Amino acid sequence: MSQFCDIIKINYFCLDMIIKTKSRIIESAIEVFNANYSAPLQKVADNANITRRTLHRYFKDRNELVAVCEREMEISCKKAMINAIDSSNEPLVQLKNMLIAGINCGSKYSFFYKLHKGESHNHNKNNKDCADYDYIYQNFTQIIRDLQEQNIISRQMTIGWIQNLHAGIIISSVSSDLNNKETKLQIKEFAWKSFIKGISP
Amino acid sequence: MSQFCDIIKINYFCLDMIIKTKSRIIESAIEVFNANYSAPLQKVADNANITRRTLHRYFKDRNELVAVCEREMEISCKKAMINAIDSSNEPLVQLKNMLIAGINCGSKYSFFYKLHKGESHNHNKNNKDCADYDYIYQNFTQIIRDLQEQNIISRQMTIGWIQNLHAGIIISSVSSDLNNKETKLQIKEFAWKSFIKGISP
DNA sequence: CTTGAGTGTCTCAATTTAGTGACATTTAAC
DNA sequence: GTTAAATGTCACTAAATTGAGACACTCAAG
Repeated sequence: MSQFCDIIKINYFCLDMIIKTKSRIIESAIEVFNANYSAPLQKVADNANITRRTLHRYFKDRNELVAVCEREMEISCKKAMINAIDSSNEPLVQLKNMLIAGINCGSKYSFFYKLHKGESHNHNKNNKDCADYDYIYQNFTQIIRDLQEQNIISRQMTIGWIQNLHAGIIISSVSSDLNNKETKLQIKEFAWKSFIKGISP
Repeated sequence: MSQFCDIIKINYFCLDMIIKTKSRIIESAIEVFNANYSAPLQKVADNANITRRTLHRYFKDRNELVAVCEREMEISCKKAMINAIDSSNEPLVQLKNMLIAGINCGSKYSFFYKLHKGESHNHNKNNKDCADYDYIYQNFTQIIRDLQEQNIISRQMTIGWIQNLHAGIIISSVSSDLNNKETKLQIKEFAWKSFIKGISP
């Protein structure tokens, strides 16, 4: 039995290491590919502080890495957005939390949004990812409509523009994190203020 | 003499063709590289509706193409921004025109901004491009300060954030052009409204 | 201090991308 | 329809990137 436990322990240890390195590679890859989709894998490896050889031990090839990154982005962005939606019944609170959630997701959200909005992406309702994206978007739309009826948001602005602004402010907040003096908390406050005032009547 | 005129004519014709194709390649490259900095030249060629062979007739190698793209961006973005600044003495008008100018520059401005703000870019005052960028930024800063004193813009927000928002709204307006129903004119109106309200006190 | 999983180093073959030469095709001007 | 410049097609080499094998090194657990 003790031997069995050892195996378990070792396996847990190994699993832990694997997940640790593997997820570091994924996070790194999302960052790098978000900034430069065709960046060489060496850059991903450098960014993750491992060698390219190690990267190839975890991922069969570039396609697999990209696919796993997309999965990771889909899962964590959706989760964050759905949490934000579920966080309240108040549309204004929901909207704010969706913005904050996007900023917290960082380059994951930037990449996620680009993927679903990009020219090369052909949207397909039968694709689960697209369906989930639509679900979030429908919620977003409903929140905006509610707030427009309450006269908290301008009725002149289209949903398309508001969504565009929402994502645009998230993306620029994320990239600003790197080179500005403002704290992350300050950025989030500014982002929310600018967004909600920007679409007010 | 008639022969001489012929040569002139032919040369003008050739020059015209060369500029036409060359500038089409440059515009195409700016678009493609803005979306994906390491994209293969085949994509640039496809986007410009020429073959890769023709592209290589105009540009010695990738580095030269990239350098020319940067030159083009520097020149036309600066020109557009300086025109906007010179367009009026009213800070509010100047600010609006800078936003519109950015949107009109399209992916040129997106790329231009990324270049000067990117992590890899080490800013150097002795570099003319950086100096020119600083000049525009100083003007922008002065305009914001003026409007803050007039209480038209929130004094709580930092210049850094306001600049970030300005560029962010331009960039998302540019990328939204492609897949939304709104007309370009509408987008510009929305962009300006969202921006100025977003930074109001 | 041995063991083994994870990682690094060095190496090499396969694939993709970059760049060029030779020649055919298009195009507008004459 | 001839001409000359611009572009396209095809073929090729060079360079960069990718992916994997073989073996050494590290480091924590026993």
